[in-house]
Amino acid sequence: MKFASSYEPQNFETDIYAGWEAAGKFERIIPGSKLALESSETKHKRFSIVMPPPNANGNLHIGHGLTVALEDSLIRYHRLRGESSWYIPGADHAGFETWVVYERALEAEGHTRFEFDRNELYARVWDFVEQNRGNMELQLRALGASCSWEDLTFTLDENVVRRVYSTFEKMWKDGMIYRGEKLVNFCTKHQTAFADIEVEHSDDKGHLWDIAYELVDSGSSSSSEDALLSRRISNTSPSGAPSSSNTNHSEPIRELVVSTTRPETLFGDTAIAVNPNDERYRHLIGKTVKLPLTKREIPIVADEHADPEYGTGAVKITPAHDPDDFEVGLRHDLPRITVIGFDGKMLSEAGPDYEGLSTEECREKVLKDLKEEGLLRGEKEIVHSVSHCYKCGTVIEPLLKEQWFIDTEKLARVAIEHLENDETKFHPENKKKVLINYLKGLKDWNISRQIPWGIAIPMFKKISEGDGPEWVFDTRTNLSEIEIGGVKYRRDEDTFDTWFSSSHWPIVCTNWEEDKPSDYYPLNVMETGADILFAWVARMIMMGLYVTGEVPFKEVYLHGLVLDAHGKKMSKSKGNVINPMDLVSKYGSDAFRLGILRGRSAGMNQAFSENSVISGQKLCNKLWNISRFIQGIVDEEVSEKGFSYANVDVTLENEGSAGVTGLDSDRYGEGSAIHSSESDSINPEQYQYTTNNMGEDWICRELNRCREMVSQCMSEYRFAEAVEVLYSTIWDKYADWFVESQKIYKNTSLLKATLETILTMLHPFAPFVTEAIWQNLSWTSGMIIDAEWPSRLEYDEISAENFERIKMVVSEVRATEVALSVVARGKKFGLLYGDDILVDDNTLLVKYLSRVPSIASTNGQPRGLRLALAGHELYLDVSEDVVKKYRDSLEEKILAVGRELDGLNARMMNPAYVERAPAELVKETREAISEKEDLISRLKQQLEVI
RNA sequence: GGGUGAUUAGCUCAGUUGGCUAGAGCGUCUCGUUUACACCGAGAAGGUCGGGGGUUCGAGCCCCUCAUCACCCACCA
Repeated sequence: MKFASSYEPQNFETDIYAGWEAAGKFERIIPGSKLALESSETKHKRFSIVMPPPNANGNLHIGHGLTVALEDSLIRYHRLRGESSWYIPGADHAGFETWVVYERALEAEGHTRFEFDRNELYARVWDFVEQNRGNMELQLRALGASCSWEDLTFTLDENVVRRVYSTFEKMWKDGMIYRGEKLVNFCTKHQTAFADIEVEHSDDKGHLWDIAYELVDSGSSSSSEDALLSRRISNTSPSGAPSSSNTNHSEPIRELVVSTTRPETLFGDTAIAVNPNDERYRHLIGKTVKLPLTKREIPIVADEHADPEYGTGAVKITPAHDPDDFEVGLRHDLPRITVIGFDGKMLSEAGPDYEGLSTEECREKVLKDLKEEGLLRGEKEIVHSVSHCYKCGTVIEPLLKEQWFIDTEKLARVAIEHLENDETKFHPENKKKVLINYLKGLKDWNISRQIPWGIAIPMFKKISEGDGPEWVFDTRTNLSEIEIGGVKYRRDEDTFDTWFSSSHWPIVCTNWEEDKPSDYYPLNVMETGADILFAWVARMIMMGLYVTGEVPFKEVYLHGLVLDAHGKKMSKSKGNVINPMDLVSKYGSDAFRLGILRGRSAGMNQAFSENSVISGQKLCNKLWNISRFIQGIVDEEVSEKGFSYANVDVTLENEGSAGVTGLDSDRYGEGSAIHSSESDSINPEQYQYTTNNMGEDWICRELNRCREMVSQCMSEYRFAEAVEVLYSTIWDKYADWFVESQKIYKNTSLLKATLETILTMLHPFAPFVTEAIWQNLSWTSGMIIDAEWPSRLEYDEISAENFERIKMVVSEVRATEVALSVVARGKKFGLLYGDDILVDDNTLLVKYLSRVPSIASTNGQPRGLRLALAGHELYLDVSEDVVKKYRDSLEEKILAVGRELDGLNARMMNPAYVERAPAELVKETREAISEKEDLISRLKQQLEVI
């Protein structure tokens, strides 16, 4: 194969992925097969991770792109490390989401859900999902997700349902499930209840109305004092502060004014509450008032819920339509009168004038009628938090409904215990605290949903006479009615909250069973969005512990939201949504992955722009061209020497200097053994290399450092930093210095070894380009996906350090040349060296890298411009008039060095520093001072000469 | 009301036991087609690390405080 002059991802990605998949490279390695061949050290190591299942019939969004970039990098990294790695993909039936989409389609056809029964609807949605399924799986492939497709789990798969039923049954038997009539968050548009966590709150404008409730005259207590008091109460300002005047009216008004934002619910009022410590009202406790617009009488009760500071301090209690009032109702044993139906319309309890009106219409009418009767006493605009359906924005109506609840007390307590015991590590760490805090205040969990698309709740209610419990558990949910011992039962029509089934995800994906626990459970890592910490992570932990007794994962990595380039949330309405697939087809999958990982840290919502993807694209192209160049050298050598690369005798390249030989026998042995028969042709000897010059030792050291840093970063889940290190190593070190220097010294064995090293290290992040190159190189075989993570490269430390010094020399020469070219109109100057062994020994290299036209010894007669380098005697062969023009820059340079020197001196002048700072640091400071002083004095000399 | 995070170069972000001249990508400017790459190379400019105080020989980093922004939870008659 031949390398084109640039990398075109479109030409490779599809075929490469198909190649991996066909070769079974993503499959979990079953202990006893491939792993059995591994050394004992890696034999028992495994790495498992599950994919948060994307919506089966949807498309991937930018968040999925990030998810795959993170998870696939992890899995590929661990696969390269020889661990038995298993990336388990999934697909979500996405109960509510899909249902909303389906119902919309149904409505577009002119139908409604009410035309069909539950079973019919379920079947119809199933078909709908099947028809639309597949996109996201193709998209995951395009992103390079190396997941084990044969293990894909759909959230409605038989084993998932079986597990969910088994947990439900266990909880039912353990008394942790109960049926209760409570206020649930109900969306009247979608006709379903939601858990608290699914409800969105927003600060909305609203009104606070003051409404007068007539006090019922109880005769004996109607003293003048009472009359006076109630008079005063009615005159309180909206803020609740009693007005000081108007106390001498002859006609006392006997009423109690309450403040409310929802006048339409007054038909459901069953009490008025006042604070027991509120002296204004204390004497009224136990009396009754008349509900306006109706004749019904309700009591005045004392309850802490009433805040004397808010409104008038008296609050109407509507237990059937307000969560707080519900609680008050419980405390005072108040009746619950439901006046709003599940369709959001007023019921007959509201009276004939109001029945059938929407809540908004009813509110208007009630206000109008109250006004007419003179009972409306105040209106104030306020901003208050209102619950909305997170899908359609409809105001959530708290409605009484019988639902299945999970008593979360024990689940949360156990979860907290294990979390505090540090059994799961969090990235970022603080999320653990946040989670514990959440669990401590967790309320019982409503798991009933009135959506046909989901797992049917396996509970049947008695509908015939006979002995038997009111509710029985039974898994025959395909039947609407069952008969047990002659008693008929009818299935509850509701389905489970999807989070109830998803909380079993690590258990079901790893095929964990009571009698046969999975080797891959608990998962090594759970990677998901920080936004579903409570909804999903918390529930997986509780359920994992409840079912298996073990935490479901050892570590949690939470990613934040991907924001647009300006740090704003992406949304369709803003039109700033970025489609990951657009970027993949434009720049390539690797570029997208590198781009989205860049500058991203755990748990943070961070901006993302096309620019970072472009920079990823450039890295891929750079790597491609590095490889192209190296392949060129290898080809050249083969044609020159006339024998094939496989027979190269590397000792030929060892030309005298004290080189170091690095051979890692199992580096290419075991790894290639998995490759298939092709690997038989590999002769491990050919990968021996010898370092023959400083640059070669140096790159070995830098690659070792890079490898260690990347390993460290991966073990700490610092993906962005790993990418950063690789980026700078490949570009700034490997390409800019090592490859450049190899244009003079062609060490093919080392070029091959080091190229393979960088390709392998980058492979987890940029799987396609590294594989494309690997398969395009003449000497590699098999696939890089199952190469081995590089091991240490041998090198000579002193030699490597010397190259670092040569780099500094070259950089200074280059910078000075550029600065001079400004005053000398683009002229280039030769380099002269005095007493400088390092440069003397490497004239060819220095000349080449610094691009000077010539390099020569001063022969003891220095001339031209001395370079500002401590420890080196180097000059640029510049005529005096040019040096004079350069004078300003020289003075600037002296000043700059002088400032540095001042700083260092100030430090040494501080006796406490010398005394308390580490000796080594102090020594370094001293050396730096003498170096700088030396430099300054020599630069000054030069200035004097001018 | 409770909690969490953020504030570093024009933009987006790194900066992990406190240590030498605070980094990167993109952008800007100068120069350059040197045989892998113009998706390139060489170089440069640009930061009193949100304000104030403290601890320390030494603070972007630790402590206190204030400010601004974002998010989460609870409440809101």
